[in-house]
Amino acid sequence: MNRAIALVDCNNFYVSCERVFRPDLEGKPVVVLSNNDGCVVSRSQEVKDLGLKMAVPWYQMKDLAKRHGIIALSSNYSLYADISNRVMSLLAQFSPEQEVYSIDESFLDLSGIAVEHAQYAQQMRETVRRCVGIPVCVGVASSKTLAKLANHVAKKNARFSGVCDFNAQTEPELDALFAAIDVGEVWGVGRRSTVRLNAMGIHSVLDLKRTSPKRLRDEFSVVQERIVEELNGTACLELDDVVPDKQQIICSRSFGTLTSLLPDLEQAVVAYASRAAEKLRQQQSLAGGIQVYIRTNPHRERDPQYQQAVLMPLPDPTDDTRLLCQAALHGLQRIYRAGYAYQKAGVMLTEIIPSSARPRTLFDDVEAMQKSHALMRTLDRINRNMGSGTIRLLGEGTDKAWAMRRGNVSKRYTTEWAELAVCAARA
DNA sequence: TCTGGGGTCCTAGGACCC
DNA sequence: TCTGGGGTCCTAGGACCC
Repeated sequence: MNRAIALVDCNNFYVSCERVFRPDLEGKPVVVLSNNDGCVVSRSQEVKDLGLKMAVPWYQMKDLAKRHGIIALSSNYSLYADISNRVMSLLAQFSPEQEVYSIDESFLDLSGIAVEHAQYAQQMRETVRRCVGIPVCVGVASSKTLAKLANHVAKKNARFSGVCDFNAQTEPELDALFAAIDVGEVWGVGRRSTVRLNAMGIHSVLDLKRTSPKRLRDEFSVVQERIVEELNGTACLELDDVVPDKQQIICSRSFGTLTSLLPDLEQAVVAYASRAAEKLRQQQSLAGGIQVYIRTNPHRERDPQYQQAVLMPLPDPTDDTRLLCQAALHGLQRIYRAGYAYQKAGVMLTEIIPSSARPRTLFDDVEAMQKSHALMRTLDRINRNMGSGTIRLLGEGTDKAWAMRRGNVSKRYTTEWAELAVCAARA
């Protein structure tokens, strides 16, 4: 029997999350903005129909928004993460093997499931809609790349009613579909490759499917070679059902207002390093190095530009917020230059290893390590129970002049007691 | 005035070693 | 005057994804 992989993808995920608690937004043009209310990161169908593109800076769209009454919301990631978890656990019931691919997408292996897949996929849609209120589409095919493409077809063509199963179609039928889709829609083919492929005379998905893998490997790399194999139904990419530990953990933000002051940058770096350390402990890992990064605003071309990063190795791999912050601050002092208007800072934890793999040495101060461990565990517990940021290092500061703007953020309906939705269920 | 954040994988090229 | 070759490891940067 043919392999059958489903890709379930939530429609306009962030917008759909907002609509769960604001049914009045249904049918209206809505966008969700990135941090600092910078760019459009999620658009309702009404907005897509207006031709507004993804990732466009919001300030450039304000006129259009006014004309069409577009409602703009700041992003509320704790809400989206929580809803995502609910969607993913519902989907898990439909297959023994699930890969949660992103906040709004999941692969499911349907190979051994002896039911009609299109109908089964409709059940998934109904279940998620009924239990969580999120609309999803499903693509089914014999490889991950094809499943992504099938999902794309399901989303774009109303006649599929939200589900498209390539395995149920004949080769000529598929080729007809593929001939009508731009090669840039294929998973893994980005803007750069699209230009180069077009120059080679490859414009549609069908063109790509019919190109020799060898030729693509020579012109590009193994990545593109695999894509062609996958388009032809040879699965090269396995389903990853265990979530691998992160190899790097990044925390970075643009500031609400530019700053040239070292104390502001120090506060930001302490805050970001603290957050990164928290994520590190969540996956029970240690970091062997921390990189610090600052930059001015590259879009303000006439301003003097500066950007610098430095990697600070840690003598011993650690997950202790204090040590990581200390190293980060030393790094910051090294790269900071006065006289620039900084727009962004960030930290990146690298050389990450599982806590259990920490090398022991003769010089281990066991008592200090136990103390550190206990302190960090307490810190995490309190912040988890009482709300993120309840306990933090003083170095983060209390005024946070640099903090980001979020003009129109919705409540944390599902993760904060004080903001709990009283009645979220719909008739 | 206002342009996101967090990740992965692959390759090329330099350093280094024998 | 003539100045090797091959392997490995590491890093930076590109491309892509959501």
